Amino acid sequence: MKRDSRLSVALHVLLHMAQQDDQPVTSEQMAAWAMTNPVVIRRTFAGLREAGIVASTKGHGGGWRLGRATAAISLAQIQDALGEPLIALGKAEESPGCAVEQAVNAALDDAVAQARDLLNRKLATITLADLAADVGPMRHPSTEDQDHVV
Amino acid sequence: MKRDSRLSVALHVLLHMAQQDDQPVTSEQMAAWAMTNPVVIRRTFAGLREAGIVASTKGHGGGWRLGRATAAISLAQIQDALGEPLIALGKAEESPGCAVEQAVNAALDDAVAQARDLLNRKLATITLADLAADVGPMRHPSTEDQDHVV
DNA sequence: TTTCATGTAATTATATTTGTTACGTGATGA
DNA sequence: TCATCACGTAACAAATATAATTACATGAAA
Repeated sequence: MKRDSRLSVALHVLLHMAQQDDQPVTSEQMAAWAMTNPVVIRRTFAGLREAGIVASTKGHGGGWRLGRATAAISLAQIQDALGEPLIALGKAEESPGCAVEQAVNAALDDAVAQARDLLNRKLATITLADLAADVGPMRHPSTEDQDHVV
Repeated sequence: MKRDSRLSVALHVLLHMAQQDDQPVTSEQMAAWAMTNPVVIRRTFAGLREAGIVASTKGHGGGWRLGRATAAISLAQIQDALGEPLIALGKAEESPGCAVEQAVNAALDDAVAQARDLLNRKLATITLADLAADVGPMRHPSTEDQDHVV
């Protein structure tokens, strides 16, 4: 693992979920898709649940399913729900009173804010349905998992 | 410490250097400005030296100075010389053969590339001279350091 | 009431970044 | 010449951040 990869993990799993005919999938299944741990999935998807992007049910036969149609879920919403900056400028939090530092931060903040806005607008135009279409003609294996190489 | 803060550290130090009337400053002095270690400075500035943004001389009376006028040094050049992405998308390098993963990466790469381009263009328009102007009327203490609170 | 699956806290592991120590090289000046 | 200064780097240690794991409580279904 390296950087914060929650967004791509979430997208990956969500797209797989979109193929599941609204059948609930367990965090264990989802973890297999993302090659990670079930707890990591539950943790990552907690934010998505709060945002209504997914819903989860406990107990026997429980699991996770999409909260609304794939066409109504944008990448921007997902990113938001994850609480991820995606564009993170590492500023050196050094001397709060230094005028030089303030000028540096102001300039960088401004430039980064614009880039971040552009990215957000771009992500807002892409839905899960769009991505699903890009994946190409996917089968709908009733419940079986294609062992991760779909 | 947190994220990769080399860019803001470099900018901070470079601006201080711009006030030094082309007098060489030692890495120890620079480290004091950035509240870090001289070796960290020498390491960080190695890339800037290769890019001609700064020059260093060894031996007695040696040190670092700007390689060209502040108006000829853009933030984009500095970022480049540091070899820093600044916008890093943490993609989960999982299953290379997974069509879902490929679709996800393609979509994100495209969006991120545009944001990165915008940021680069923005940074290319800002020079050290611009930032120095933003700092406001700065004194020119012959050789003395203002103990970091300029 | 047994089993399944989520919800979370706590802990451990791993990777990245930064800080430190050590020593070599070149340049200056007494 | 030689002592000193300052860079150039490798090697190592420390701090941080992220992810993985363990453990257990809660709720739902069979």
